Amino acid sequence: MKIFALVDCNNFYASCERVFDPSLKKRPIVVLSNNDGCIVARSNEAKTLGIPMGVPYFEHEKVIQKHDVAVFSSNYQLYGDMSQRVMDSLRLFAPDMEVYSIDEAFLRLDHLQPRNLYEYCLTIRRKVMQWTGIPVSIGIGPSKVLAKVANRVAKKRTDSGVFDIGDNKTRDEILKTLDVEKLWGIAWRSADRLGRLGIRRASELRDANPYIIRKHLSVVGERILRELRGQSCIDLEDIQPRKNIMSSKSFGNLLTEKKPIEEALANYAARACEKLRQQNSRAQAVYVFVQTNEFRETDKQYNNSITCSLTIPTSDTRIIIEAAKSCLDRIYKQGYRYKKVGVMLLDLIPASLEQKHLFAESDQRPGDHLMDTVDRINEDHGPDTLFFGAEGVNREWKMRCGLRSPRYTTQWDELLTVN
DNA sequence: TCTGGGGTCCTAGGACCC
DNA sequence: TCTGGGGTCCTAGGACCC
Repeated sequence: MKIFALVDCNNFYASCERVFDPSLKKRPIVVLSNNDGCIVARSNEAKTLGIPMGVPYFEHEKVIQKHDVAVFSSNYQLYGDMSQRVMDSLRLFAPDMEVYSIDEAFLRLDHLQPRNLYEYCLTIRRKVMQWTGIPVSIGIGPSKVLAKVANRVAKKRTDSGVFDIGDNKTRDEILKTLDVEKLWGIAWRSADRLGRLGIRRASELRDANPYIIRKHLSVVGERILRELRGQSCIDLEDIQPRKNIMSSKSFGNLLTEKKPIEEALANYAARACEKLRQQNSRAQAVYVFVQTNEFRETDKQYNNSITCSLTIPTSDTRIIIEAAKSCLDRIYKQGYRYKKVGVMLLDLIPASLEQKHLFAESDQRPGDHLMDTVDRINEDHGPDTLFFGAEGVNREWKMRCGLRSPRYTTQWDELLTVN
C-alpha cells in the first residue's frame, strides 16, 4: 500500500521573518503581496485578530496599527532560499518526494511500518525545526487527498504537529464533519454543484456513485472521490519543465507613456528568459498583454493582448525583448493609465530537441555563450549586476516594497548582525 | 491614494482530414 | 433535393492550486 505524508510549513512567510528576528515571536505578523497590495500571509496571532487572507492591505490598516502587527513586504529571495533549505532537509528523510509548492512537499513513506510512521514524522518535524527554524505540520494518509485532510488536523494539534489518518474509524469521523469545499481540488463552484446533489460533507462525496460524480465534476471529481476511499489515484509527480513561463507585475504607479512601460516589459522579459534558460528550454512564441486599473471606475478601461511566434526557437534575451517590444507596439494605445504589463513565453521546447540549422557550423547558437555568461555573473554577484539597456535605469515603474526585511541569506551586505 | 503573481489540467467545440 | 462516419488537432474557457 502507498503511504503519503504532506509536509506543510506553518504560516511560511511569517515564520521566515521570525527565524531572523526573535522579537517577532509572539507578535502578530502579516506579509504583503507585490506592491504591498494584498495580505498574503499571516501568523496565527494575526489570524486570531480576524485579518483575512488575500484582502487589500489598506482596508485593514487600522486594525493592524491598533494591535501593533508587524508588516512586511514580500521578500521572495529570503522565502525562496528558506524553502530550499526545508526541502533539502526533507529529502534526507524521504528521497521519494515531490516539492508541491514553496511551502509544501509530499513524501512517500511506503517503506516504513505503519506503527513507526508517527514517530518518524515527529523526528522529521523536530529536525526541520532544528536545521532551518521553520515549524512544519505533517499529515499522513494512503492518498494525497487524505494526507491533505490529515494535515488540516495536524495543524490543530499544536503539541505534536503530526496526524495519521490511517485508522478507519477516526478517518470516518473526520470526513463526516469536513465540508467538501475544504477538500484539495474542490472549490466553491464544485461545492455548489455537489450541494445541488445533496452532497455537503467529505464522507458523502466518498460514498457517492463515482459515475454520477464523473458526470458532474469530470474525472477530476471522480479521482477525489476515490482518493477519499483510500484508493490512490494521484501519484507523486516528477519535476517537469514548465510549459509556459510568465512574468508580469503591477507598476508602482500608473503609467501613461510608452517608454517606461516598454522598459518594464523588457525587464519582465529578461526575468522570464532567465527562468527559460534555467530549465534548458527555448520559446517558440511570445504573448504580451497590457491592463489598466479595473478598480478605478472613473478611468477609461483598456485591456489587450497579442501573441506572436518567433522565427526560430530561442532563449536569447535580446531577441525576446525585441519580439515583446514589437508586440507592445501593436497593442499600446495612448490616452490610458496603465497598471500592468506582462509577457508569457509559449510553446517551450527542450533546447536539445530543436531542429538544427542545415548549414550551421556549430551546435551552439552565437547567443548561447553570451547568455550563459550573463547568467553566471548575475548568479555570482547578485541579480541586476548585468542587465539589458532596454530595461532602462530610472525604473519609475518599480513596485513598492518599502517594508521588506533584509535578504539575510542571499545578500552579503544584508547579513544578520548581532550586537 | 492603496486592490498579487504564476502555474496546471480538463472539456467542449470548431476546423480539418480521408 | 438528397448529404456518412470516423478521426485528429487546436483553442478558448473553466476550474483549481499555492
